[in-house]
Amino acid sequence: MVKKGIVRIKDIAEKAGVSTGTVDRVLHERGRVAEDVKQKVLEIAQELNYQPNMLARTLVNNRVYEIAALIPDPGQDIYWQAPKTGIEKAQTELAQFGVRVTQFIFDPYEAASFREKAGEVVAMGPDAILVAPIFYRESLTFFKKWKALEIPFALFNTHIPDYEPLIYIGQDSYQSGFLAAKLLHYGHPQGATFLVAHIDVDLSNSSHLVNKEQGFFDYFGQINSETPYSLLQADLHNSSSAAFYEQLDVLLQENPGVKGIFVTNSKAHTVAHYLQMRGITQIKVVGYDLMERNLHFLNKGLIEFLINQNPKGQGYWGIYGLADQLVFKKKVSPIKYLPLDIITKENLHYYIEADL
Amino acid sequence: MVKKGIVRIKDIAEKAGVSTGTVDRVLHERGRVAEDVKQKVLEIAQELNYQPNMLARTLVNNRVYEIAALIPDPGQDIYWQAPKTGIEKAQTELAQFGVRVTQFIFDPYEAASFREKAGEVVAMGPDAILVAPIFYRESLTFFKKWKALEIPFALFNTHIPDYEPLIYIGQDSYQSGFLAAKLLHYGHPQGATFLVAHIDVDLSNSSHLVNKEQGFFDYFGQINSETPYSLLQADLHNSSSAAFYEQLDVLLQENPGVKGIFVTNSKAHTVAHYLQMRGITQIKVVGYDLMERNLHFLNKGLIEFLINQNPKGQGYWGIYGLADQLVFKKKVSPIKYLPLDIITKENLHYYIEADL
DNA sequence: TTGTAGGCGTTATCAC
DNA sequence: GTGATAACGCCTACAA
Repeated sequence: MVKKGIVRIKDIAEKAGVSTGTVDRVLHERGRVAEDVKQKVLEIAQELNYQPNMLARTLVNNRVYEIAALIPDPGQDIYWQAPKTGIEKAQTELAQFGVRVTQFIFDPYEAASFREKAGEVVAMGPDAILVAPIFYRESLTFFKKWKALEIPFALFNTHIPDYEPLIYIGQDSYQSGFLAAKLLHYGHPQGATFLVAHIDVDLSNSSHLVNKEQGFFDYFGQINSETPYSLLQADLHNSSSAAFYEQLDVLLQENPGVKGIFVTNSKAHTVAHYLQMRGITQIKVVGYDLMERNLHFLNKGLIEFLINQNPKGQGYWGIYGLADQLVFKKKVSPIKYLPLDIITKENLHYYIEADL
Repeated sequence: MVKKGIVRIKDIAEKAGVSTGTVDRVLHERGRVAEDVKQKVLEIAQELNYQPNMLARTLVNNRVYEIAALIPDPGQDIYWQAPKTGIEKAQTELAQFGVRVTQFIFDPYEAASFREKAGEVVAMGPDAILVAPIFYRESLTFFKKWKALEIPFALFNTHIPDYEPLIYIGQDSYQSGFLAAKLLHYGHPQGATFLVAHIDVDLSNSSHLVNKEQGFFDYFGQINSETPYSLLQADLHNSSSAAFYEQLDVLLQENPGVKGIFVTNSKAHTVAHYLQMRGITQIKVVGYDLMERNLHFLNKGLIEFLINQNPKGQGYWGIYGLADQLVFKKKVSPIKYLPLDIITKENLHYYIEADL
């Protein structure tokens, strides 16, 4: 009550004529308190507007919380470096609160690898799990297990609402496709042909890419335009440059009206590279993610816009959300949609500098 | 060294064969320590990678820090509600760390009001000051005073580098104008006339608006386009709708090629309203800030893009930056440029939902 | 059912 | 110069 005007447990205790231990038991509902005392304490706490001091609470609680991070190997696909960095940033900040993060790295191109590492996670028995569930079918199996074991888990990058994850951190895929469509449309108000390109993916096991495509198509379904827009879809593979070029050559030859390409993952740079090689300048590219190779072509003007998924932030907030739950006992909202940041050459700088 | 693997002062003390008091004196450079002991302690701290526990530090230090927030009245211009909200959010979060924020609200249209409130701030003698220095000349006077009194101050919204503020939080005005130009250019690759509109401002005392205009002009200076772009500038006043409409009528009549309007502050809605009344649809509007009236026209398609200045975040980070300095003794970087968020109807949702 | 003592990591104050 | 010790607010034992 005195300095700072902060109400402490001790203040409540004094006013109620009991000890701090009793107040603590009431506040934490640990039982073993006479009913009338309990009511009195609660009343006074209310009246004094008691707010627990999180600093003191965290300081005294020296439990160690083990969090398992089940994430794809950045060595296989550099995109995954960013979430990994975000996870490690959160890890550093939270170390003094007793949060320990163990990484389990799987091959993003091998479902078997995912199964194996997810098995290791179960064997370890962590207090919570953060996972990028990029394999839909395989993920479901493990979600079921974790649910049975009552291990809370958070998802990032890909949302799979089955089995109710504690948190999802990432973007609304559908809406991001919708946005990409708007950006291409705005640059070509007079009608055009646009291509949706999936590159190096198993579409049947990647629901979020399908959602992006759906959003893209739906955008053009809902505009009322005098002029016509036609839309194409293609599933491309970049294993060899030559074959990749040929696929695009054929596509563009058969559809000379293509004015824009929407790449549904972080591989926009492959298309940009193709356009550069072929000397094509009138096709606008919209893609995802601020990776080195994409930025190169963004700055050269061969990619027009990138939608930032804030992958570093996804990892960071994923760990942080779990810690909020475990350590700080905060209630966390089950979905944290990160903004669909529109990045172009002129505002890029502030996003790569950003802390998260 | 034991549990949690966290290094404490006590661990350093044991390893160095001294007491915690001595280690503390070394770490805080309070002197009264033998040179050889000092070196040894520093060495060990380095080796063990000692990180002070901010919780314990803050807990023990129960000082109250008074921060004065000198901000414009949201009642006069609703734009200022957002920073105010951000300030209050930071205030709530930081209350338990002994941070107290007192607001001093001035009339954004009356320099005299600013002087008066700034005087009250000085009289109060706070530990730090957060200010939106929208009046250039008047601000300088007070910066000088605060500097003499050694009161650290942070700026937001408008950057005035004279007298070295501790922090500036806000955007790069020049670059935001540059970005606005890009957005209009992208929508009209075939050449057009664009108008830069300043609405209801005293341009001579608002350097950041001049910077925006400069960025806009410079963008078109650096593109190499076959087709010509012509640029206009206008200083408009919205005190009466009729007069405002007439100014625009004349402008657009004299310049029938106008295809886009860049409004340099949060008043884009006034232009959108005009366009709606006149039934003009082929002019694209780019403006600033996610205010209710702007959002209305963004959703109707009468404003194409808004650049978000994240005003809530400016207030929030402003207070937080000062607290980092005062309470947590962190070193803070003198400039925190917030990203130039590009907002359009399709990604708006995630920005208004955002926490800050 | 209740009260008390000790400790979390850091800092400030004393006595030596 | 140095080391012990008492706080800060909370929680967990254990004692009563």
